[in-house]
Parts: sequence; structure tokens; C-alpha cells
Amino acid sequence: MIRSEIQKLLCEAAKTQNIDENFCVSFSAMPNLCDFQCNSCFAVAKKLGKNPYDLACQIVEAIPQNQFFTFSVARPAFINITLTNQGLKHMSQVLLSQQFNLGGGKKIFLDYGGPNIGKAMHIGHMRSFNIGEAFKRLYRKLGFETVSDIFLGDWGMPMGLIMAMLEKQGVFGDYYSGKKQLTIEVMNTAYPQASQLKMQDEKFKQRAEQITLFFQQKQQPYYDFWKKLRDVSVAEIKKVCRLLNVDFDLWNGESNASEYVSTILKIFEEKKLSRISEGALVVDVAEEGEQIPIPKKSPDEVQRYENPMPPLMLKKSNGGDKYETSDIATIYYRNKFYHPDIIHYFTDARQNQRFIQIFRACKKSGISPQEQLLLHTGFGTINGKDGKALKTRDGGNMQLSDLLNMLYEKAEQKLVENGTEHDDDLKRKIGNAALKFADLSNSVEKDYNFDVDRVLSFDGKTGPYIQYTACRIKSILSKAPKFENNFNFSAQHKEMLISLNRLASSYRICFENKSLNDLCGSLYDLASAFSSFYNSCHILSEQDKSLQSAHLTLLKIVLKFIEEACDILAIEVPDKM
RNA sequence: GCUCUCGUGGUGUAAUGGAUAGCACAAUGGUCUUCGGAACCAUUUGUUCGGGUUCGAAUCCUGACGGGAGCACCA
Repeated sequence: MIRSEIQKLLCEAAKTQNIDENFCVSFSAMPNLCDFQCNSCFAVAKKLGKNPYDLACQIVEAIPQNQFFTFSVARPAFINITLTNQGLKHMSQVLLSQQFNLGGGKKIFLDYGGPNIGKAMHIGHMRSFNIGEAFKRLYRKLGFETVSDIFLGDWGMPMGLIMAMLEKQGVFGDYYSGKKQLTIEVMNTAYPQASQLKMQDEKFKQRAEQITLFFQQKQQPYYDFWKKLRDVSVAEIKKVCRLLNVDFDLWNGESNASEYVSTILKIFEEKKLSRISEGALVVDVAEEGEQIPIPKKSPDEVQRYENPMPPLMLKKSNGGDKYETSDIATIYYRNKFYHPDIIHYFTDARQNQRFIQIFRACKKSGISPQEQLLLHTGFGTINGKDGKALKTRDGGNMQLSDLLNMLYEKAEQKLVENGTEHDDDLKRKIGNAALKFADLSNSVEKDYNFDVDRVLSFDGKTGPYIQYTACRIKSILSKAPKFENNFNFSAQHKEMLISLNRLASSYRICFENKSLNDLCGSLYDLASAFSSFYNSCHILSEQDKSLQSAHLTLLKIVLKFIEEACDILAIEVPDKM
């Protein structure tokens, strides 16, 4: 990286002055003054008891003459660095030869998506898909080996509820025998009905619980019926995944963990980590200073705790398994078969405490080896324009498919306006780009307000704008005369080159922050830098052939970086739109 | 009640403790008989409030106010 080269120059110059300190280089906050800046003189001067401005001057004077950078000092004590034209050429070559190896071949297991079988996906579900898929691609780019698992919620009550409902309606047998075709619509109708009935009808609820237990114990016909439900649901989820351009190596779920539950229960028992509490089997995971009882004011008051960290529950008092049990059993068999160095989960931030409990239980029991890194990225909730849970215009919960259809329709409408011929795949790519870019532009941990109208507008800082920019570049390159690469860049290319550098740096920033908003931001800046250039300089009619080849060379580089960044975000770049 | 989290123009958001708080939408005005107008350029408007730490605070600490979430038998 160009910044580390500058940093090295500064540090070596300091050493000649007997100052053995680190001088960091960042992108310029004042692009009109410089291209890069160093703010370290304040801290170093303080440490050494020197005047910061004098220190900055001393170091700048000690830097040997070089052809790439010019250094200057600005008060109070910033070192400003500007690239020469030779420096621009050099930077472009550094960028093109850049290789990442943060991963060092380590194996990382990604757990994202997590849709529930039997329930229609709503908008909130897309976030895990978008973030997880992008991180899988980022990890690969950075030199990790990845394994992705969708981890379906396929072993719980929803399936029991659907079966109980169909049974109550007297159609269970028909669907079981195949006399009636089991479809996703049947499930999408039965589940909400059952879900509602369970609240009012205790007998129905008990029956659903019973059926749940039956299929979990692989009793027929419930287990086979469960398999049918799962197949139908998985086919539907796969359809959505294809639309969203996400794919998984593994389509496992809670059900795959069930056969390891007894093994992990035994591990906890043998290590004397589990105990019975109020009839349930629990593991204490609180650390010092947590879960401290607050004295009750009256004997019948509920016990409250300071710094609450309740025990993790492995078995309910009625003997049933909990979701946490599946999670731990899943970590157990992932380690048994895949030996990942890292397991990274992407879920809603509301599950933060639950994952702390799970991770601690796995470390205490040795189910996760000490050296294994368990990561959980809890992302913020998507709300509607009003800051409350997202609703459709008619007031219902908005389903993911509703949103996708709106996006694809809008894309089609735009294509028709522009006279482009009808193309289902193209409108899907454009709609997806709008969705993903809008989603991933937000800091991962923050809740955000999802404004349908804003996402449907493809103007400004949006995915379609990025795609459009790439299409324009492709169009110019396809019409350009043959040219030899020419890296003799000048001031008019600088904005694009600096943006390229920022984009290249953002991979590491995203990796460290576990958020993709920086990549989106620098990708937009690059596209925007090209658009400004495009507007101020007519490339194809340039008479100076040497200058024209420099323009075209840079366009090739810009396109390459836009395509790479889009690929990480799982945004597809069409040739035309 | 306990714990966590967030508070940035009219709206949505960005900013490893650094210079003049960046960007998009909206609004207003402009560019251009397009190498693809889903474009470009310009103007207007902002760090919830009070203390503290620091050469320097949207950022760290503290208090208040205001939102959101979690607090074992739902997943």
C-alpha cells in the first residue's frame, strides 16, 4: 500500500533524528491541501517533551529527496503529503499488484440467513443474507477458506403448528398421501392461522406441541410429513436465494444437530457444568461481577439481578430441547467434521446476549477448542419510515417477496423508459443492486429506517448508479481505438486514483469493523469521481493519443475495481442497462 | 427495576481523538443538440442538553432528557 510506503519514509527519517516512534499516515481530510496526512507529531512530541510543530519540520527536513511525494508541514503540526505525477503512476502500479493475505488460509465457517421453515420470509430476513454473503466474499478475497451454512430453523414448533392445523381441517391425510399437492401457499396460509389459534385454544396448542415432539422423535407419519414440509419450504428459500444472488455450501439446520444433543448433554454432565434449576437443565455462564441478586423488598417479589447474565438452558422443565441446545450441538458437529479456525454468525442484535451465553458454554465445556475464535455480528433492526416495525401500505407485515417484486417492477419500468428490451434477469440485477447497496451502506450494528420509496429511487448514492457507471465505462472501452497501457497520469486523474486507493483500503477496514458501509462509501466515491471526469473531459475525441491512452488505461483500472467491489457486495454488473 | 444500545441539516446517513463535520434525498438555480441524463455543477440548512478529560471531542468519561432492545422453559 502506498500509505505504508509513506509511513516508512517518515519513520526512517525520524530514526535519523534518533526518534524511534510510529508515524501513521491517513487519507487527507483536506483534499485541497494534500493527498495524505500524518497526525502523529502531536502525540510523539508530547511523549518526547518537544514542540509539535518543530518536530514535524525536523522530520520533513530529514526525508531524503524522492520523486513520488512532496512533504510539507501545516500548523499546528500536520505533515501533509502530496503525490507528484510520478507518484500517481507509481500508486496505480502498487494498486494493481496489491495482494491480500490477512486470512493466511485459515478456515472460517459462516452462519447466516437462518430462515425458518414454514414461515414466509419478511424484510428483516434479507439483512442476514446480504451481510453474510458479502462477508463470505470479503473473507475469500482476504485469503480465508470459507464454508457457508444457511442454518435453517427447521426443528421447532412452526412445523408442529402447521401439521396440527392441517389435521384440524381434516386434510392432513390428503396432503400426506399426495392426493392434494402440498405447496408453499398451503403452509403460508396454515401457519398464521395456527399461530393465532394457539393463543386462544389451549388444546390445539398442546396438540401442536405433541406433534412437534413426535416428529422430533422421528415418529410416523409426522416425521415423513415434516420432511415433505421441509422440502417444499427449502425449494422456496432456494428460489429467493437465487434471486438475491446468495449461495450456501451447506443447507443444514437445527434438525441436523438433533443427533448430537445427547452427546453434548453428556459432556456438560461429565464436566459437572450443568445443574437442575426449577426443573430445567441449565449451565451457569455468568462471570465475576454478573448476575448479582438484588435483595427483594418483599418475599413474593420476582428475583432481579444486577448485571444480568442468566444461566443458559439446555433442557426445558418438560424435557424439551431449546434452540440454544441445537446451537451448541451444531458447534460440536462443525468441529467434528470441519475443524474451522473461526465461526462467524450474523444475526439480529437482539440475540447478542444469547450468543455470549452459547460461546461461553462452548468454551467452558471444551466443545469449542480454546484457540478457536467464535464471532457474532449482531446487526441492527430494520424499521419503517416512522421508526417502527416495517409494514406494507395496507398495514400488514411486508414480506420479502413483496419488496423484491416492487424493486423488479421499478427496474423494468426504468428499462422500458430507456427503450431497453425486456429482460427478466437484468431487472433482477438492478433491483438487487438497489436493495443490497441501500442495506449495506448502513453501519452494521445500527438500526435503520427502511424507506421503500427511497430504495425504489435509483438516483444518487444507489446500487443502480454504480452499475450505470460501470456500463458507461464498458461502453466507452468498447468504442475506443486500440491502445497500449499508459500510466503517465496527471492532476486530472488524481481524484479517481485517490478513490481507487481508498476503495482498496476499505477491504481491511470492513474486515476490522465487521461492517461493509465503508466499502459502499468508497465505491460510490470512485463512481462519482469517474462521472465528474467523464463530464469534464471527452475521452473518445481526445486528439492527443498519448493522453487518450492514459485516460483509457485508467478507465480499465476503475472498471476492474468497481467490478471487484460489486462482486464482494454480491451486486452483479451488467454490460448494458 | 437491572443491563445494553442509539441520539448528527427538513429526511436518510458518514466520519482509526485531528484541520473548514462528508455524502445522498428533498428544495432552489444552473450545465448539456449525451464517448449512455439512472449524469454533471452550484446554493441553502446540522453534532439533544449540562459538566469533565485532552494541545484538539460528534467520537472518551460523567449527569440529565429522549428513542430502541434484552432480562431462563419463543425460536
